[in-house]
Amino acid sequence: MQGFVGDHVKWKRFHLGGCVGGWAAEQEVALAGVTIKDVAAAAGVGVATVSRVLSGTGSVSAATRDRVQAAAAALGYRPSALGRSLKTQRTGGIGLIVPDAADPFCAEFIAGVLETARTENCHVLLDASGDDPAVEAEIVDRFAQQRVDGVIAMPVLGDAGAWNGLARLGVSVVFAGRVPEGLSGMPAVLADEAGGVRTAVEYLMGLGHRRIAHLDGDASLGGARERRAAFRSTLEERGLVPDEGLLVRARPSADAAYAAAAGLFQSRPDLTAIVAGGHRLGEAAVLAARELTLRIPADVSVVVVDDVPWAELCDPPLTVVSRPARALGERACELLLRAPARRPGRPVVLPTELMVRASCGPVTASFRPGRSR
Amino acid sequence: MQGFVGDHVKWKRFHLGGCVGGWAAEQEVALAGVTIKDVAAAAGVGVATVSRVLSGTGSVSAATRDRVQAAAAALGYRPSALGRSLKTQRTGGIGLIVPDAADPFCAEFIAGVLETARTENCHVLLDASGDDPAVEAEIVDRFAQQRVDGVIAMPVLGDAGAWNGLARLGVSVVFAGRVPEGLSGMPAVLADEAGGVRTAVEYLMGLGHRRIAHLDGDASLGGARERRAAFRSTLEERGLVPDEGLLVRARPSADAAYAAAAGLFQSRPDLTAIVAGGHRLGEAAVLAARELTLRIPADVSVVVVDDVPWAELCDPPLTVVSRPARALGERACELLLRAPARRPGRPVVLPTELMVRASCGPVTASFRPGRSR
DNA sequence: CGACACATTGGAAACGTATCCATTCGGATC
DNA sequence: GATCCGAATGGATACGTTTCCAATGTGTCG
Repeated sequence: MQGFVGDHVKWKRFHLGGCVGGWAAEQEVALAGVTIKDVAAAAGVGVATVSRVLSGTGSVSAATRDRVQAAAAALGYRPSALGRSLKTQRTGGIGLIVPDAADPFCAEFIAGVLETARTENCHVLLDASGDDPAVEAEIVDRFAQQRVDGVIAMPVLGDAGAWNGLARLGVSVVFAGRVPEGLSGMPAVLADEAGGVRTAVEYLMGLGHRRIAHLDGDASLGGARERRAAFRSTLEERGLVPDEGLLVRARPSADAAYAAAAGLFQSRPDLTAIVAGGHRLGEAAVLAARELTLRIPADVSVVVVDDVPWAELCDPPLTVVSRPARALGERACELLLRAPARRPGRPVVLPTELMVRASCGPVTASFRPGRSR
Repeated sequence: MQGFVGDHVKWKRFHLGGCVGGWAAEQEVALAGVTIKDVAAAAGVGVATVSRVLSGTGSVSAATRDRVQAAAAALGYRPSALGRSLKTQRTGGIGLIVPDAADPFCAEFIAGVLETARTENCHVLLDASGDDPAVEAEIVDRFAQQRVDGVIAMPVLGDAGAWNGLARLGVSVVFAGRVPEGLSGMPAVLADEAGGVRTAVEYLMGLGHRRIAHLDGDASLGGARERRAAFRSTLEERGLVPDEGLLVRARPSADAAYAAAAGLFQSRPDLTAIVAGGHRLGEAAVLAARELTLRIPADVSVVVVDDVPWAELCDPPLTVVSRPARALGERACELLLRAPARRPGRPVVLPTELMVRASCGPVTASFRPGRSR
């Protein structure tokens, strides 16, 4: 690189009208718009050669390689992904759609995707749908225009059209955490919601509970359908008839969750345990119980489906069914990138785990009185 | 659109070797690789006209516009952002760098950025640095290659070079939440850490506390430097001499945080209150206190700088200094997109808020005994 | 010594778009 | 009726890259 500039660089446009004194000493120029042509000119070779050197393909002599690399470094050249992608028809981008980036479950999931994407040399476009199908469709369209190589989504129900369009356009799609009603065939990675609920119910029954409530989301968003079904079948298998008054569904807002939980406790003072689907409903259950001065677990046992980092900070520490959010993200990313072909096989199901802490106890002999007023 | 296909579309490549029977009825074709040229051919106009219609610029007759739009819809045409960006030299992409996407503060921040980006018609590339300068530099480089229009970052200390390189390359940068040591001049949006800590300390002193500990991160990551300074100066202004033994710094891991908190409680049983910087250290303080059977707030008052959704689920509900994570993201995004020019002005500082809950109480007359063993 | 294989290299053509510029055309003004 | 103006339109070019293909040079084998 000694005497390099004088030898090869053609200052066709880096001299920006008159030497501004002093910056000649600055070897690293890095002006905007340094293209492969500039590097080629600087190294005294053709653009094809520069491309070969930088992408490591083809054969180049050692001397040439060095010259090119030196020139690229000196000019601060950064290849434009735009040009490359346009030519190769691959961007290395993966689109990620979540309902809410601030939700702890989603956040952990995102982190998993990012981690795997990094090892696979991909970049991630993130957007949040707010569980609004229209917004989701908008995001899908935007991703399609950006020509992402694939899309990972925790989808909203009901817009099968957009997904099919994406797939037909050649963009592979992987669902995570939940699958829209009509699209069971598509590649997906899910948590074993059913198994988790089953374990939780069996655990509670083992503690002697018989009047167990189930508080979960409405519709089939977020696996609520699976959880509800598993809740019912587990009771039935053990000879209990599900008490419909103990099966409550709440809309996804925080207020609705609290209202549902409080309403449940007040209308059914005889329940001794509750299984809540999702951290939001879990929070609501804990707050409502506290508000009604029900002691956990003395008066009511609580299991939440969805681990959250603060479950052990709660008082008492919450017994939860932990869903592998991070692993979900990792597997979804792997599935997207490694899937040998569009195989319509069964979804990948990741195990959940019952984390026993302190929010469940045996049924107490003493009957607690009904609601005070 | 009636009779449209027969009239104008030239089936030069959509006929894919022999009619596969039946799909001719499917009006929406949407094959991969539908370009502006295909739309032009289908509408019987030139590509320039199609471009004008779709981008809304220039003048086009109503009839032509209709024909073009119909053709685009029929072919399921999605303009390629690659081509457009290459030509216009703008991608509409903004790069977002956070230390950890799963962290609740970061997650809320991300949500803020996404929200504003959506209204500004931008897409967001997200990546996590893990607070590793090398990884961060890698991400910056990747974003630069993707030709993002701007970068928003919660940066790691010590890689001024990468940031300067980015700025010199024409990519504007906005820091959020914290600013690297040597780069105070750059555009940034910060939380008023100092004001928050001051308020917290004054609140505690108003409750009669005098031996107040400060537990925070090491180095200057995440505003710890500002918090520490504010803690000191607030004490001094009120005539107290900061007790160095009560100023503890912990490395960012969860284990280190717990160790630091436990060590503090054990070595200084005389402290009556503690201010923790960041939710992680707040958690650690609560857990350590609980482990050592210190009652909150009877034995020790706790203020955490950093609101977290579960602060009110904790027992007792935590009094915190809430940092406006979401607003931080929104403002950072606005600053990035609306900044009229590279102005080196003062950073934007967003107010924090003391949320009084139940983890602080007056100093009790009874002196609690030293640690039991 | 001729022919052939092989390594090295550069020119040129795409990829899909926006936009400059020239061209055509209808109508209005003088 | 000639001229001019503005609207409408299409061809061509450039954005930055990869890659095919041809051309050159170098070495080996018959």
